[in-house]
Amino acid sequence: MPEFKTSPGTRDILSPQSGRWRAFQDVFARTVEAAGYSYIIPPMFEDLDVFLRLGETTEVVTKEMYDFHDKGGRHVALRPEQTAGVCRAYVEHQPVTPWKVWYAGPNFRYEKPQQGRYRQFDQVGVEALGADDPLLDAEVIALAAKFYVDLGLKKVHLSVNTLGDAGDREKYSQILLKYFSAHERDLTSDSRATLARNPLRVLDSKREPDQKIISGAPAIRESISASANQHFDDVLRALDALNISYELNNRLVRGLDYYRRTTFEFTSTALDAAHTAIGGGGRYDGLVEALGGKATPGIGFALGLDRTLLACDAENTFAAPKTAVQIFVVDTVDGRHAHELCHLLRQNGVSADRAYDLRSIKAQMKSADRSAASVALIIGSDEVENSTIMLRKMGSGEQYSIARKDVIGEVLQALNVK
RNA sequence: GUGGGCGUAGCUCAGUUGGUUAGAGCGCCAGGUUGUGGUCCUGGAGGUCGGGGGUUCGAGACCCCUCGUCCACCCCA
Repeated sequence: MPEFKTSPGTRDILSPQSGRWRAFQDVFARTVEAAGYSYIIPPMFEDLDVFLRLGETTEVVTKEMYDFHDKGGRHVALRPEQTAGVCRAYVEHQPVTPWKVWYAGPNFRYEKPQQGRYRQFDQVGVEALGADDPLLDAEVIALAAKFYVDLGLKKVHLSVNTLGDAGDREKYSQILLKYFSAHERDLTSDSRATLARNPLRVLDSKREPDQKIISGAPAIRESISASANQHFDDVLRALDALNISYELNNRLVRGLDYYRRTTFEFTSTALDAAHTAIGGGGRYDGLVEALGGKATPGIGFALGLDRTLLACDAENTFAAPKTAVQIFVVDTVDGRHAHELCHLLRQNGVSADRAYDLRSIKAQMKSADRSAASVALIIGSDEVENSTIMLRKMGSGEQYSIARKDVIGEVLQALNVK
């Protein structure tokens, strides 16, 4: 038993999974940069207050934050998500609008870990600030949908809803409070506690006894402003125009309290556990203002790497990329030939690896096989004596002797032929 | 945070009602082949049975605590 293990909710991502993570981020970058989003790298920790602006009833903030005092006495927190940091950056740098950015990286939440739920978890996402256009809402949603397609996912389900403007949200909260209070006796005790804190979140309950009452709850669209309704209709029409299928879900609330108007969530129907939500987002008009900036509309989404990859597993798509070096050098004389040859090959743009500690030729050949190199260069005493190299094609087993001085040309030729 | 299942080699797991030096497959290393991998054969290394305490003549098996993991709730990605 090793003395040290990773902390709960954290883990080492090793190859080949690590290569898959990188490929995931590469695909994402390609997808969103093709739509004009630029890369932003916000810090992993910020002033605690930055995150507190996400909302007092947001559990992510109130219960799950990794906050601490640094040596200078500053009260800071590891970011639980990245939208707040991006909005803070927007206020700090005042970029020209619309400001469209994307990010990738780890976030931290102190939760009880489960599969698909970690204390350090990676997300990729985009934020678009400074435009109120419903077509932008649709673009952001379309981008996420396209990314899933790019990964090869088919069983992805999109739910959309609107939460109305800030005032609407509050008004609807009151309506819900009144409604649920009237049925309080039939609600689970958990839901009663939630009701006191944040009536909207009761809609999210998965507990069986609550379902009947929830299904009878008044819908939000009946209590939101005409302009918010219009905005939402425009978003839906824009999605229709792009042939993006969605389901209207008037109970889709989402956990971050900053959402206004358009909200959406992607779930994987290939997953059956509690972690089917693989991504989501929405408008957060008001967040920039809460962070001390001028009132600025914003919209974005975030996707969880782990869960999306879990969905990929379930659909048997987006496998980890195969890694292979082109050449493996086997040296049974003293290792220096392999040392120098590898260097020479690498200088010429050919990837090369070798074995160490002068192991037997059999062991070195085994390493060559494992490296997935298509060509092995073998150097023994005969080759050294004649200034030659044995070039072996690993696939066919065909091999021939080449002059050492011609090695680069011969290798390139062998690799081209494959 | 609440409730429950599970923790045996690097990995996947077996271990009869508690009974000698704890097993298999895969992987790893070496040999068979004194210059050749992917197949095959043989051998080897690798385990304080998650940790601590207890019951017992005797615990991997039973009890308690603890840690980890998984599941549900919560929350969310």
